[in-house]
Amino acid sequence: MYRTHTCGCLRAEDVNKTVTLAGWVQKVRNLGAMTFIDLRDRYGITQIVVEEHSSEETKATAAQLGREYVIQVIGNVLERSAKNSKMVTGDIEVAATTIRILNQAQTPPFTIEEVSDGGDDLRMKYRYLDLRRPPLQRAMILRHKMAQAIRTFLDKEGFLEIETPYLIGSTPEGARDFVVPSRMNPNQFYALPQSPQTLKQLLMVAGYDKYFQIVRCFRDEDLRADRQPEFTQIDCEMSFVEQEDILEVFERWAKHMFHTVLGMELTEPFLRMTWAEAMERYGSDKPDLRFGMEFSDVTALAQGHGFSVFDDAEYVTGFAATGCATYTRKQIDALTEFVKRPQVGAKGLIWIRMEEGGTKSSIDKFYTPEEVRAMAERCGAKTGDMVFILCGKKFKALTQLCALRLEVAEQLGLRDPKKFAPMWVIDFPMFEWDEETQRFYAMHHPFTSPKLEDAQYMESDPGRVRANAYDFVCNGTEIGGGSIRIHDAKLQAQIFKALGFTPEKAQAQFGFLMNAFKFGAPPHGGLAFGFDRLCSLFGGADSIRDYIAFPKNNNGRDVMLDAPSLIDQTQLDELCLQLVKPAEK
RNA sequence: GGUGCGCUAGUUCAGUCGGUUAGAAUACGUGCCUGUCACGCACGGGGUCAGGGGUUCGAGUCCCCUGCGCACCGCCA
Repeated sequence: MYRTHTCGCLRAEDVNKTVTLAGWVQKVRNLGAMTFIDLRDRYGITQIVVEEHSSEETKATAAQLGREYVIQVIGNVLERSAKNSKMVTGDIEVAATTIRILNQAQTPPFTIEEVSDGGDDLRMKYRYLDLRRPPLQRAMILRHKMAQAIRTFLDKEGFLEIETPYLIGSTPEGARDFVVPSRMNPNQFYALPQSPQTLKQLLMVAGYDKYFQIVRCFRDEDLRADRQPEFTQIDCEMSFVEQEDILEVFERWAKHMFHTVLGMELTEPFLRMTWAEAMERYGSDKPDLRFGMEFSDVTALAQGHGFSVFDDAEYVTGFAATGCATYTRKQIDALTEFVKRPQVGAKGLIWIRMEEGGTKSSIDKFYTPEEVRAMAERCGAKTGDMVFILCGKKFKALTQLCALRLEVAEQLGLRDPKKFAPMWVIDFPMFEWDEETQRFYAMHHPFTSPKLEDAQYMESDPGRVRANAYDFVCNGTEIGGGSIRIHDAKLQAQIFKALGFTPEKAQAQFGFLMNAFKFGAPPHGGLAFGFDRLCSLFGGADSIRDYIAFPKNNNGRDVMLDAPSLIDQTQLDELCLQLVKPAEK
């Protein structure tokens, strides 16, 4: 037996017990006649002591130990003469009678402690060492607990966890696919699923009316702090349901998660906001509702006073930054620079300072003090606030102001990771116009059903058609989304037509689904949550990488495995593949 | 595809206006030390200043190219 206890479990009541521990040497403190060893496993740290009167052999072994040596210690639990209140095991120590080196270790490239001295890149290369650190262990444990909580809830609700294949066919719509060449079918490729969307719909046709899966999905797009090429979805689908049924189940599910994982009781119903409202009030389809600073339309008040910047704009919108009247010229200039950065793209920033005696603004030459005050008050500004106004094309101005709102909130410390503001955004538009390719794309995906009352605009004004689609949003992040699907082959064909598919192309790519719909498809719908994002939300981190055991770096590389990499010529030959120099691409 | 920031000891970083032998902390090694827990003290080893090119009497420092990393925009139905 390698151990009788873990390194985190011994307490004062265990004094006088003879125990065997095994773990990694975190640190050795040699004081001459006596040596202290911090022994670590994933349960904690226990101090081992080697004393003057210990056997010569034990002392000799202790002298050989280095960081991260794997050792086994047999010894007696003692009450410490000098207790350490910072450690849960700080009242005791284990006096070693025998130390056995189970494995030696090279000096690690960074310190494996609560706070490491290593940089991101290095820690990623030696991820298995970084994972020994308590913060990473807490992240892995959180993820495990969440997965358990998900399964417990959905199982109780009657959902079945059914696996779907990873090797499926490619569909060029949407994100780029990762493809896998087929040896047995030369020149043909599988694709890894971007999501099991069509497969779960087929499960509905098959009669499994409540399905879920915690499933890996793959998208060959550029990475971000919250985007990995392979990520995990909590994928759910239900039959014989309307939007309301789905929102009801998954609102209870979300509350269950907050309760079990964070111990938070959310009793109020989640706020619901239409997409149009979210855009006008927050300039985003995923508003951060942890704080106010809502937008107001001041177009009517701003125009017609000879200020051409506003007069020439389609839309003028602003918000009151709470308590920011004290901002200095330098701070305002910095925010102006912020909105003028190419990533935001505004031309300039108008401000109104709400002081005790009156207003002061960057547009005082063009408006009377009453007119300025009217605009500020329309934005809900009070004395002590600073109003920021942007103008331009409606949705451009709104999204630019959204970037500013989040920046100001960040500076004011309002984006508190311990606070949660969950909500539903509903009534998304069905289609999104793409300037580049001059065609409509499905905003959610092409299996989403349109709202019945908007179906009349399908041909004449597709941009006006709303979908039965909804997102679960928390703290400015899209955590999940879904829709009521189309279950009618004819309607599905009509949507493909609106998206510019020829009947032949639609048949070639999605024939399997439309054919299935001819065999008695039930009304159905569902949604999927980003599991990694949910973990980082609950864990209070910005990056999902901390919650993935072996993540990819910014360039989609696994620096630990050094993947992707070249393959043998034999493998290439078997797959009928030929390499091309990058320059010839 | 694009923008910004970064790359100096095992690690995290400093390095002034371009000027002698590139520093600190930590880690590592050796010695001393009986209550440490960020142990302490002393000594020691450790550098392709990311790579290449250029400017200059002289480049870690200035310029150009390439690579790598991080964040973001595009992209992510």
